[in-house]
Amino acid sequence: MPPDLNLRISPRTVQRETVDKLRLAIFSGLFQPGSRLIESQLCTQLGISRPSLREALRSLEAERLIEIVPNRGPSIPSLTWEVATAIYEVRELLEVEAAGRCASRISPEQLRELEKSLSAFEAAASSNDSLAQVMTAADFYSIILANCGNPILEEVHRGLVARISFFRGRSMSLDGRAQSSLAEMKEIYESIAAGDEKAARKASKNHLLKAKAAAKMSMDSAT
Amino acid sequence: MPPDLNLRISPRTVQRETVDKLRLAIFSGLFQPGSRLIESQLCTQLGISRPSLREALRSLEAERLIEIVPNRGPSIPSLTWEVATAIYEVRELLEVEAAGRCASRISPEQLRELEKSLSAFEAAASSNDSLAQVMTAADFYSIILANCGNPILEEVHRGLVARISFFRGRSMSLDGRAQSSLAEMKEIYESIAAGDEKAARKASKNHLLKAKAAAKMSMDSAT
DNA sequence: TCAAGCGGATTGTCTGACATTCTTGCAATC
DNA sequence: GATTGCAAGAATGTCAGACAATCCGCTTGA
Repeated sequence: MPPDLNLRISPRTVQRETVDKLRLAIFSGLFQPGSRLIESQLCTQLGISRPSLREALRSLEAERLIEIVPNRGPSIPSLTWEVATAIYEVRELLEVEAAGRCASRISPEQLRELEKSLSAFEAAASSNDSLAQVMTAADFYSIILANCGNPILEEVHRGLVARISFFRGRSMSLDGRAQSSLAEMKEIYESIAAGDEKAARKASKNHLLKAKAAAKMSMDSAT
Repeated sequence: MPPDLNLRISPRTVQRETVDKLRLAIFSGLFQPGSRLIESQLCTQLGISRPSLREALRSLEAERLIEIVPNRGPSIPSLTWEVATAIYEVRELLEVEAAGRCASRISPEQLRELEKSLSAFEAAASSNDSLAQVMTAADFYSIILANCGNPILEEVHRGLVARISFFRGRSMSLDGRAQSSLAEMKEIYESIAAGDEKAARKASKNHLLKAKAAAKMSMDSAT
């Protein structure tokens, strides 16, 4: 038996369930940035007790998905463009590296998975479902990150993407953004499929820069 | 008045105090890797209630400083060399970038601070106090990260360094490691002082590779 | 020797409580 | 009219205690 095959199943505790639910709620923009979360309200809405909720909130705080100010309670942080830029810059570092590594080490099966997710995004891009677009695009990148050979890279990246997920939907719904995004992603896929590390890095960088520009446009138009 | 000057003072709550105390305890190696933490014991030791402790534990779990398996409770994760390698690789990405940016944008006052921290490390390197060595070296790098112009880079880096702080002390106490580390750090400082971005990146990369090799040696000799 | 079963220990979760702090609206003052 | 001060209500920080579910180690029996 492989020594490190972790067969332990994780029972779903109330705490974890709550974290997942709240995280999803934040992703989907259910809470407005800057708005405060009232513990008692969340408790009744989620049907859990206050200690369980507070544990979940501490987890989300550490993920930087919410802020907790002593004696004021939890709230959704409002993302400034300054912070968003910083996140995009670090994402660039990580994604470019991941795409490069992925190109030289992805397995054939995983490559097929990558192609599938690209097709899924293509389908979503033709529709007007911006949530589906964001989800499938996230799938595409998570496959790349999962095959870069560095779990930490993947983990850190996931944490960063989570924090800007809120307005990825916004930028994706810009006119034509989904289509150009598709073209960029296709280029990334082709490079990886060809095993061309350098091209993969370049394509990945290009994609991120465009995404960042689109995000800036959508943010400017929002204010 | 500057719009984003955050004047709000943060009262020290039991939760935060507990997180800090436990984090420090983990850094200093008070808990053995793999050992389990018993809630009731910690409560009496820290003089706090179980809900407060559990909130603190959730924070530390999200920082990956502890693991919490349902129905088994919290424990100190044992760092495999595989994970450590992955962390070093991502650290390299971040630190090299930070050093490069820092070289072209650090202010004169901060440069003096950097020099001071280098002197502090020099003093520590001559002693045999490996804890002081680790602390002063961490100061040196935190100044660089704080002046790279990207707060996210700094934040992510801090999270990663925290996870390997445990055996940075080990590798620093290797014969001659502190002295060669000093030489490498001096080179980084010189490059930054000269505003030479390229040299700063190179020196930073070199330092990290050496540190990684030293860490591997200490880890191999430990097992 | 090995398997089954039992009991103590530990965690997951809830209820309820209370002091402290914040917010908000209103009254009083300049 | 604007600002200050205050008081009531709401929300949070923290604790104590309780109980079921689960895990771990040990004994017992085959």
